[in-house]
Amino acid sequence: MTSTEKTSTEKTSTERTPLRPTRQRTAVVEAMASFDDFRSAQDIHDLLGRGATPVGLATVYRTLNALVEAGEVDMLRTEDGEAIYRRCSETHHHHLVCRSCGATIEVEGPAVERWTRSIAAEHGYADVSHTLEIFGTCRRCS
Amino acid sequence: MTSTEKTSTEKTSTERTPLRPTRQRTAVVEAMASFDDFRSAQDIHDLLGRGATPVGLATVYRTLNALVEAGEVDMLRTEDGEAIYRRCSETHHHHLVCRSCGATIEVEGPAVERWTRSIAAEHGYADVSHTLEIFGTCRRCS
DNA sequence: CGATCAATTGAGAATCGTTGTCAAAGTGGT
DNA sequence: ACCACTTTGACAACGATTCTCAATTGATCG
Ligand SMILES: [Zn+2]
Ligand SMILES: [Zn+2]
Ligand SMILES: [Zn+2]
Ligand SMILES: [Zn+2]
Repeated sequence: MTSTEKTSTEKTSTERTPLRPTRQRTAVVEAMASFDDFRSAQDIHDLLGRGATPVGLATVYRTLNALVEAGEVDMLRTEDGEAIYRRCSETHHHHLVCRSCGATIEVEGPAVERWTRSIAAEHGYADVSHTLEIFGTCRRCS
Repeated sequence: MTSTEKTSTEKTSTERTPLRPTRQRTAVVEAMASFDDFRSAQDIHDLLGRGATPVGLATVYRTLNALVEAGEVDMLRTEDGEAIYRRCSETHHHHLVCRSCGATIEVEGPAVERWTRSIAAEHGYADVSHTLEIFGTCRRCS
């Protein structure tokens, strides 16, 4: 605690996680790059288990959460509350997900973004965020 | 309401779900009518526990699920995956929820409805549904 | 009413996704 | 090599939800 300050040019308010590129973290990142749909932490753990670099389940969760925090991965919840993850573009977007095969398309809707902000403002709600997902059956699954 | 449309082709009265109006079921329904924000099953169970008609936790869950199924109650998930419930109007709508006190306002957005449908159609996704919630800090909590 | 029988209830056990614990191993800087 | 700090992972702990199943309730019919 005494000399946690490194050089003078350091963090101000938000304590940034160093996030060292360890073997298991890169393994998770690579795993995330190897598929295109949303998958559970368990799934990803299994995927790694079969590969050449097994990673402990707890570490998978930790890394996934860090990636979500960093905005490199999107997380959403299935109807029954399970968290599922997907590597996504860093800009704000939403998802069109096939209810059957999981095929996912990123979508953007400036009008919706505008609408949510105005609705919130209209009712005096500040610090606004939102969640929006679209589900359907993709062409191949129909 | 979120989720899928239900087929209206039902049998007359022989099979199907009887759904008897028991003491505990009406207790849950009344409890749901007594507040205006989203609450967890546990909260509702506690609420009933303090009242004159305690209802078992399992029954609270069962009844809540039935009500959600019937479209009389909306369920959504907190960031950490917990299910929370609220008695809502039966027409399709979304929610503006205070992240701090839970104060909820039902909102409608025909434009958004149209947009989700067109996006889905554009990509060949059929049988479309969607989820959309807006979170913020209400005036009193700011 | 009183029997009958399926629906319902609830206490506790069982599930299961997720997070916490903590000793051991790894990393970077000196 | 030495040290201080991360990171890891096996496993325990947790919490929300569901399951089990014996006991209770409620509707129906004679
Ligand atoms: Zn995404
Ligand atoms: Zn958006
Ligand atoms: Zn609602
Ligand atoms: Zn809608």
